[in-house]
Amino acid sequence: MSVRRRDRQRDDTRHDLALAAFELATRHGLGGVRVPDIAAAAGVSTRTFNNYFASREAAIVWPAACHAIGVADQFRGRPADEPIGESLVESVTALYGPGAGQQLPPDWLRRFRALVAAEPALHGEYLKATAAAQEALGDAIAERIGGGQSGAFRAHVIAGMVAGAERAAVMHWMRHNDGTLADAVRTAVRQAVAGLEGGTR
Amino acid sequence: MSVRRRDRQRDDTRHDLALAAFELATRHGLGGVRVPDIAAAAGVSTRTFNNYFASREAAIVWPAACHAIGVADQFRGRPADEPIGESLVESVTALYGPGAGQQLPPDWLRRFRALVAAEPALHGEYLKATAAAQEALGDAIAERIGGGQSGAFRAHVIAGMVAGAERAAVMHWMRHNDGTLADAVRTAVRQAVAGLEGGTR
DNA sequence: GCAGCTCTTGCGTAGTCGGCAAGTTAGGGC
DNA sequence: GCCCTAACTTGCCGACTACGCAAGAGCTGC
Repeated sequence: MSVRRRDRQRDDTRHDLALAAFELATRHGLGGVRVPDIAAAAGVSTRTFNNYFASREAAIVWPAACHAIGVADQFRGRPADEPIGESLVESVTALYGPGAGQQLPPDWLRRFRALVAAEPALHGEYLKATAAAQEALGDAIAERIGGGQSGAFRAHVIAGMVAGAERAAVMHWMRHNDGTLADAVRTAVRQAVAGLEGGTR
Repeated sequence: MSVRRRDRQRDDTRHDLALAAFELATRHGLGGVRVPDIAAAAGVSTRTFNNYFASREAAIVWPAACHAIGVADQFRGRPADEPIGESLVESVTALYGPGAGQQLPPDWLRRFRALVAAEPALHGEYLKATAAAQEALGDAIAERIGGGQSGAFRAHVIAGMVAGAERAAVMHWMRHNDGTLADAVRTAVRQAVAGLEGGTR
């Protein structure tokens, strides 16, 4: 417990900065927020902000990046004998269900999506976050199916398919707000994994 | 001929800037290149550079963005009665074959990939380019399969799967340089479309 | 309590982005 | 052929950002 105290404070600071950046951006638009504003809202100096994040965009997206990385963990937590497609569907949709964002404000996910949709300057950072998550998921799948380098290749392609389908679902949902996001994602991922049911090799 | 002259000069300038940015970045690393260097190499002022591109990164990635958008065009050029999976495989791999980069230097694609792999600061811009291409491909697929809004949803999910698989193949190829990039991409896209052969609905 | 961290902060610098207003050039109407 | 208009380029300028550096503050472990 002793070693962690410092780390926890560090994480708290990062968390505060990220949330402050997000709140300010939703309120005033990304262009209406300056780094000093964010730093002040989190109670640190601008220099400290830059110690944690390279840009406003990175700060805003950071919680989403952490969130997205969770897919791989979810997948590793599924039973190993479950069909891989089902594992993937459940792993992805778990992040869109209630209670997925633990220490984040309620309704954060929805507001975050809206912000990203409204601010093209966030797209790049957001895509980087999802790409990292896809990479992690690919590794997790590779662990499950094995098969050396060619297995890893297959695994990462599957991860790419799933991530791509998820992205498409989110984009579609952001445009036409019909139904819940979780349902759209579930449908999309089901469609993506339809071709590999049964044959993991 | 009259209306276009101006536009052509404009395009030439943009092209020169993009290529200069790319060459300088490969030579000195992204961090070793300043905007004035690029502008000077293209024979314009720094202010003009900023009229064309919002950042060095955007300039470097711009040819790749144009290139990637071509997938949708390729797809539209395929016979309408061809199985959709086959159309997709051919559309994507066509961009990796010889002669794909018309007015770009030979070996550009390979060097571009290497640069992006080496410079994380380019990832965001690059992903934005591929996302735009994915969007365009989704629209093209939607035109083919029809089916109103739910058809469009399916179409964009398919585009996401294909784009994700392609991305995974490129990443894999960048790490372990085995075989040709075109082959890796072909294999990956084949895998992605395996589940939807025959059933476009 | 003390020695050694790490984190924070202020300062200074180099560089980027974009508005604005002049100067320049191409294209079209007559 | 001539001029007018619109588009493009450019220099100047200010606001902002990113980051190196060094001093200071607060934990942590002994």
